[in-house]
Amino acid sequence: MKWKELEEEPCSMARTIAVIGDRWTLLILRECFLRKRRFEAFQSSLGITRHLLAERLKKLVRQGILRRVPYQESPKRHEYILTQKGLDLYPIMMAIVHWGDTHMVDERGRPVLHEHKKCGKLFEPVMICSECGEPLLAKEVHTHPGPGGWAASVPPPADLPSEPSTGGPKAARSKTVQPKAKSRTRAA
Amino acid sequence: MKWKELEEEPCSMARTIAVIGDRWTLLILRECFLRKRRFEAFQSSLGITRHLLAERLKKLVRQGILRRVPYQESPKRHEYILTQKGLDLYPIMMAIVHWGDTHMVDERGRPVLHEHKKCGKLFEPVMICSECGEPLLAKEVHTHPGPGGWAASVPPPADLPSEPSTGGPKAARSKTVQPKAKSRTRAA
DNA sequence: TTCTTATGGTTCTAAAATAGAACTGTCAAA
DNA sequence: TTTGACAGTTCTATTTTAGAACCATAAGAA
Repeated sequence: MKWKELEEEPCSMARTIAVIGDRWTLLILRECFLRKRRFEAFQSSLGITRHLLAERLKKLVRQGILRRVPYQESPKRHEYILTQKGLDLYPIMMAIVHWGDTHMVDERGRPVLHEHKKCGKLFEPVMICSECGEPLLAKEVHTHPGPGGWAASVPPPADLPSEPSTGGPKAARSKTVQPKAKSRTRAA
Repeated sequence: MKWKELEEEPCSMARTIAVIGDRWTLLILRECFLRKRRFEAFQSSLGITRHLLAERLKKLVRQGILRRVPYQESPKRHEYILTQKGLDLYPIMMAIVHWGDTHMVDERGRPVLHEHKKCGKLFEPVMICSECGEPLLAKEVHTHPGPGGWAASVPPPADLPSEPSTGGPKAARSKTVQPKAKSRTRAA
């Protein structure tokens, strides 16, 4: 399987991975969400080679995730700004950060805390069902083939591994905050 | 920056990317959530080379994302099963699928639909604030340095690009379903 | 017994991607 | 006239990946 084929697979996950599924691209996007916009800024904060950076930026622009906007004329200079399509990657970024916060922190705790301006509190992102508002669990999701074909996307591990305490990290787990939204039916 | 350094950066995103941030790993995980568990199953459905597959599986086991469990003795055979740490990747997977569903589908529509067993409806995943239950928008999130150090994680693009209709795809956007949970304070 | 198949790898070589460093080009300011 | 900032491009060396063949164990068939 080549990367071009990946983009054409009838699977939303494969297609997304074909676009943002490599380390540098993800890190560049992190910088974008950190409001970095310029070539030099990306290069110096990531330590990516200029060659690769140029290539990745081109790809992100081609894909409509970044826009290349002139910010000065004399020597033509551009900056790279997230489009709406790019901003829509935010849940992916937050999900990645949250997993890292849960499973990859050292004793010192998480590197960054997030505050929700709207409610003023430190929070964790929680993924819920758009229809009933309950938190999504893998085992409670069922997949159906959609109009776009072939069925490979993320479905539920129906017979979920029961995790018989096979010596994984024990401290890391279950720090996840339960959502306490105003008044959704209580999560089980 | 080398990949080993990446794992040590005080950034939950970098650390997560160091573990799952490459194309094959993400695709292998997709298969895991599709309940594939065996070497041959991964290999034949992904078309990954056996060499790389073996390496990636080892890494995922080392990281505690998969467990290698014997399922027969005579010729010793094992299967790879998601641990809780692995199952916790579900929101990342769903976020990736959802972005693909929104931005990477062709005319035929999405390849797979998701049904929430609990409420019986086809849904979309929505990411909300654990504290107030409102959907999370990048611009409404503020970051603070946490105890774990240095501040590089996903914060808000404070001065969000206003997306002045610079010829991106127009059909693709805004298919996102608004959450309609029982009775949270209405999203703006 | 010998052959074939199933499974889960390992070992090669060639091709592709990445790292690292140097170089180009434009303009402004010193 | 030189230096510096910025945004790249070009080059070679190293590392990863692709692709195919090979190895090992055991069951079952001929």
